Amino acid sequence: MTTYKDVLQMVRRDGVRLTPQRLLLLSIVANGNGHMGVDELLGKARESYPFIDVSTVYRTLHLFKKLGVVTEVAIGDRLHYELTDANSRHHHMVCHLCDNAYDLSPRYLEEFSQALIAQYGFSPDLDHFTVSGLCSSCAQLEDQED
Amino acid sequence: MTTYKDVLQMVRRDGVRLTPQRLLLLSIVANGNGHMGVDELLGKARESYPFIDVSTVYRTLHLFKKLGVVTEVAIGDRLHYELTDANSRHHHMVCHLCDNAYDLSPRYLEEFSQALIAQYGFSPDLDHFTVSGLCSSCAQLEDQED
DNA sequence: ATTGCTGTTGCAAACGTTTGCAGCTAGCTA
DNA sequence: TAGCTAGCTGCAAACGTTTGCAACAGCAAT
Repeated sequence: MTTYKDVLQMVRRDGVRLTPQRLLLLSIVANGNGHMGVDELLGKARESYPFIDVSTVYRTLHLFKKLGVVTEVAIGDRLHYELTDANSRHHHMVCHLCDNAYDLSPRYLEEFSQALIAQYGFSPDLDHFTVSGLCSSCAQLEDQED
Repeated sequence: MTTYKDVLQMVRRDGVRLTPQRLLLLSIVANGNGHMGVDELLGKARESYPFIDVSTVYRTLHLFKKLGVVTEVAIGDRLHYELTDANSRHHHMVCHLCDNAYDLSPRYLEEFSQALIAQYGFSPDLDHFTVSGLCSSCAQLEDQED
């Protein structure tokens, strides 16, 4: 588990400043369970500090992403964010019907990734890897309708 | 190769109408080589019919996609479209540096796809599958800089 | 504590995309 | 051929996201 202090150190690199807005957003992402959308983040942030702007939220999330503090997850056609968990790295499967995101162990991507490198010299960026498809619950519901 | 007539039949299903705008866009996608962005499509369309609106282009592309006439490719953070080629189905690898899209044979996805179904009951939607990463040319350029 | 430099903020305007709506038209029906 | 109706279009306004800019503030040096 990444500690709060670790994260603060990550943020402070290269002259990046620890502003109240960034600390606030960081605590919201850290305390929320699972990935959160931008409007959700903005809403929660405004409970503590009503003057915060949407653009600040977007800029902060992009910064956190670049620093590796948060991970981006594409849900539907919108991006969500969650705290990066260094010890249990995983990817996501997002159902295009119910928009639920399921964790996917990196194990299943190893072979695929190696094949691409060997065959095409193309190194997939697995940090931002998401598979969309149909989850088992939605598949069952679809079956029942027929 | 899908013939022009086949496509017209595909479009005509379910009371969907063949309007001049749709025929125009279809011919542009069919004659352009490779995937095209929305602004590119709009520009070319306006050469023949200057009154066409952006929203018509978007709506038409979404329709064509639903009908299986075109395939969506995510390039950078924008969507591109190409004629669906039923006989040589393939996916894409997009380089996040040069934004080039490379064809990826479905062969490499088979095993990965099977594993997801077996393990999680999750059926990946491979029709819209794109891997982002670093292509070999950009990797070489990066090496030279160090 | 004060200063100064540089990174950051909120605002407003712009971007690309989507949507509601009134008028238009493709294509069926007679 | 003319008329009908459901589907389509262009317009304009809205959405979510990004960007330029002037004012502000973190933080290192004094």
